[in-house]
Amino acid sequence: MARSPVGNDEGGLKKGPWTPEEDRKLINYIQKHGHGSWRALPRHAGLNRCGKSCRLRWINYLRPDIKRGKFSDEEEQIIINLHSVLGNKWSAIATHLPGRTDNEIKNFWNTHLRKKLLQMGIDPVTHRPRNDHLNLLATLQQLLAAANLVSTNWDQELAKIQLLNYLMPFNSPTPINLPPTMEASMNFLGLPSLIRDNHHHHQLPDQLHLNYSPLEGLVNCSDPTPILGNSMDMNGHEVAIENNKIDMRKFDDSYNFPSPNLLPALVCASPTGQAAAVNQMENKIDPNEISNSYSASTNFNGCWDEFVDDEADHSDWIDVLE
DNA sequence: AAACCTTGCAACCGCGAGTGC
DNA sequence: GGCACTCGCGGTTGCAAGGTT
Repeated sequence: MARSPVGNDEGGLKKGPWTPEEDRKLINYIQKHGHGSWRALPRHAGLNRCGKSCRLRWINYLRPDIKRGKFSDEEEQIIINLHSVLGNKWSAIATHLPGRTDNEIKNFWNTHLRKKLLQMGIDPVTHRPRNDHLNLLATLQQLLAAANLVSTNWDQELAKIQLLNYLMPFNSPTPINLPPTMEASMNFLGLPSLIRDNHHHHQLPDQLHLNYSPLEGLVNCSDPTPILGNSMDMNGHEVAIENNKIDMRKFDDSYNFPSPNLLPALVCASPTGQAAAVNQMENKIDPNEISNSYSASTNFNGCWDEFVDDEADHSDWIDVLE
């Protein structure tokens, strides 16, 4: 899997994939003399390549300490964590992963991790829950997945009300009111209550502990500041965050639930919530896929279909989704 | 089974930083 | 300070392989 030979450039230097013979020459030369000046290396090594190409080949492929093969879960987590702090500083990230090259990490990010985060409803640039139409879909899945998470007697109509309420702000003149406080809302949804300790902290229930920070969803999506200690909540209040505990003292009745900010973090809590209705183009939405994943992973089959069938009432936002 | 589409990734390109004269 | 040169980084390309229609 490589570029096809492009032929010689105007300087007569070869481009394209390296042959085994070229690799052998490069390895032999560097093992004997070190790379020294990359510019001078190809001439000394008998290679009809530019120094840049030699350097790239050595660093990304021929170096003896290169670790090939799939990235482990641990490596994956390290990359995600470092990327949230460093951004696209691939070489800096690579220094924390012995044997991995910046190019390899960059490719892995672009082909796997980026998509994975998108599917989780997380913006791969800011590492925060996405707050756009696409994220809405992830949120829809979360509502369903969250329901599945706790549902022994989950009421389908209630689920649909929640679903509708989340969607309605797009165009509904009469949104359904939700319980005013987050805690009450969780009760309303049948989710386990937050555990309050004697310091007025609330601990997220075990069911909602995630691989990805569950606290991400409780802060302002528009604030790009990484979460390091205190952060702002959705209403602009400072929220103290410490060891997965949230200081709830500043939460007030203006909190609504479900919130577009909270829900994305729930995606990965569900073992079935990973299937996303998001394709590679990021902006195309396939309602059939949504329907299928709902049917497969939730206990309210047909919810979407029923919803779509009732198009007369919801045509505007169905258009938005489609 | 052929055509088309998607995915994975090696390699290229352009640019900026660093260095020496 | 200005210039030339080298190196390293990040973004992008383009093709083979695999998957889907």
